[in-house]
Amino acid sequence: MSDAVRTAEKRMDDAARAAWLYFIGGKTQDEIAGQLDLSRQAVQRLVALAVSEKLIRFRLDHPIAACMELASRLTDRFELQFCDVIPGDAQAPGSIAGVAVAVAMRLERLLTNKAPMVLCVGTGRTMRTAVEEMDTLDRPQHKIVSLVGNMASDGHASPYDVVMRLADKLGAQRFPMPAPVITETIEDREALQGQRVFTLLSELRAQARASFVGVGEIGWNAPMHRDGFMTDADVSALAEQGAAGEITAWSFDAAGRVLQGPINDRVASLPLECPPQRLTVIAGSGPSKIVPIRAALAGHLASALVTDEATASAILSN
Amino acid sequence: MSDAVRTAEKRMDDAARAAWLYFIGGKTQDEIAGQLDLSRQAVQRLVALAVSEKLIRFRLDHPIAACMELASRLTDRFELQFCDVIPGDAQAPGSIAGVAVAVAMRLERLLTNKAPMVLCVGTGRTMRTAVEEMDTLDRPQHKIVSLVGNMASDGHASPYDVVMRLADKLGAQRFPMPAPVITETIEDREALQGQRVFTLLSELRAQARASFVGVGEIGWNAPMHRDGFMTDADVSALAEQGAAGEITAWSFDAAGRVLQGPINDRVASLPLECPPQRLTVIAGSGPSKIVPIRAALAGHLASALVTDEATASAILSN
DNA sequence: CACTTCTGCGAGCAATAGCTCAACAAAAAT
DNA sequence: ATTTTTGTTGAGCTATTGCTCGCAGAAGTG
Repeated sequence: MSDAVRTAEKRMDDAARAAWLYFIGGKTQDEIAGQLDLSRQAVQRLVALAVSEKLIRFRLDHPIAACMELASRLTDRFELQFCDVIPGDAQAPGSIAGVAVAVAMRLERLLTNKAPMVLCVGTGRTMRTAVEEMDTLDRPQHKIVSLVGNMASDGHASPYDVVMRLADKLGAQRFPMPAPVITETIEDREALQGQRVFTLLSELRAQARASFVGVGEIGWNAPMHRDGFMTDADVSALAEQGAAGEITAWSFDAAGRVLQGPINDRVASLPLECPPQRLTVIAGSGPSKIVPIRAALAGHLASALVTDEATASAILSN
Repeated sequence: MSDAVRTAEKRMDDAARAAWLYFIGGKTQDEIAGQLDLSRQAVQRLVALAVSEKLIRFRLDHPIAACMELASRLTDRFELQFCDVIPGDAQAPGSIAGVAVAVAMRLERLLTNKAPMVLCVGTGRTMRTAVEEMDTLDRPQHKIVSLVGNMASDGHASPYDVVMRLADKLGAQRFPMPAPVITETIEDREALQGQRVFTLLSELRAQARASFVGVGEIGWNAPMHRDGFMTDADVSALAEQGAAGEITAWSFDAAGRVLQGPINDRVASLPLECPPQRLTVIAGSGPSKIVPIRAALAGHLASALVTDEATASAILSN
């Protein structure tokens, strides 16, 4: 055995000793320095070494641990500003309740701020439930802006009227989008977007602090289809193009690239920002959301995620 | 489930989250506070809670870990100033080399000090080897004092001449004890102790910074007997009285009480200090030392211990 | 319903840990 | 043998953490 190796081993022994005394023995570095007859700095270096060499390991005995781990990996992998992973609820697997509460908490935290703020919202079951979970809060200074219409082209409205409900909770100013989600024709869309209100919404969005949106899958029985925003033909055409999901009706492929084509050409929602110019939170959980969320994150269509444990795990295991 | 329990659970969740971010995520408490929207102090309390509730556990992946654990338990149990536990050496089990090196390091550390110092030493194989392991060090200002004679009553000397060897290493002043370990009669001992040199040794010991001694078992083939310091009759008598071990020839029982009786009445060594008035290190390892060391520690005959992993473990499992 | 008790909070401050830098020493290269 | 390089050290400084205290709201009590 070489002398260098011996020295290195001795160093590791000392590092292990120092780390033991520090973390397990709960002593200060000064005390350890006295005990091992080293300078305090030497002890600090040994402790740092033990940590960086993984001699000392931290283990968290709590269900939250797995969630934190997943959240951390998602944040790193997709460069997110934050990621909330809700522990899988044994009582109600597949329920969106947990995720909705987490979104509600994020909304409350943000909106508690007294400085006037513009907040954009999408639609969907998760967003709607999240708003219901929120406490009422008196914030008339805020502005709630819809990123997406809530009518089908036949004029009937989706029940997920997120802007209005959220603005009600706050007593805030509301800016719904008086338009279908997807128009009948490209001309219809162009006509709509020529209107004053669209310019206003666009300007408001530019000032917005954050956007909170759901994420949907593309397929039969997907919300977009079930609620009549998309026809059977639309769904088929999108599937053909490799659509992996949609946010505020904008369909994108598995890499998160917004699709070019006859359906997106008729989407009246405010355009997706890629990369996001402000905090952009997507929320969703369940097996059907795995592919859409993964795609949206891969394409940097969002800068934050709220989901549950099972979904988070599945998103990472591709 | 009561509301109080829910709140407590929520608190633990938060504590777990904070602890995860702090220890595993490596973030500062300030960053965590921002992320969880709490004050820094709240985060510090949560982290402390997680530690105190053992939500977060530290594990050291290194052979030293077991030694540190044993050392810590011994230090607590017997109120020691320090305890060095040397990792069990798979190559040389039962060897005293490791322990001797550790004692040598302790001696070097202490004696490196430039301020003049008095150091008392006992005898024995471990002490002798320890001194051999030491580097030479120029410290003529120190004084090395023997706690024990090194002659049998027939006049032949033990080969473990620790004082002289140690003083040689240091160029230090030496104060051997010119006497048998155990005298023939009580009168002999009294005569010896009336001599000027005994008073001097006593005074020196009173000024000593530390004592380093070995610990011996009582029985046939024990060093005291093999080297002729004790007769067969002495050993039998001591065994009868429940002797569990000896330090500088003073025999004590399993509770560490120094025995009263015809053998200790003839011991010429300086008396044991109980409780020790200075750092008093006992060193030893091996199956035969388990009982003597345990007894010595139980009776607070020493304030520090150097031993090996197997012996430490055995001392604790009684 | 008023009052007391108690828990938990944040501010401020003291203690502890981490970082940077200049100096030095050992190893490598010339 | 001398110079260069590389790595290690402790001092000094800054950032981070932990502790104490007074206060405020919740819980309990007469």
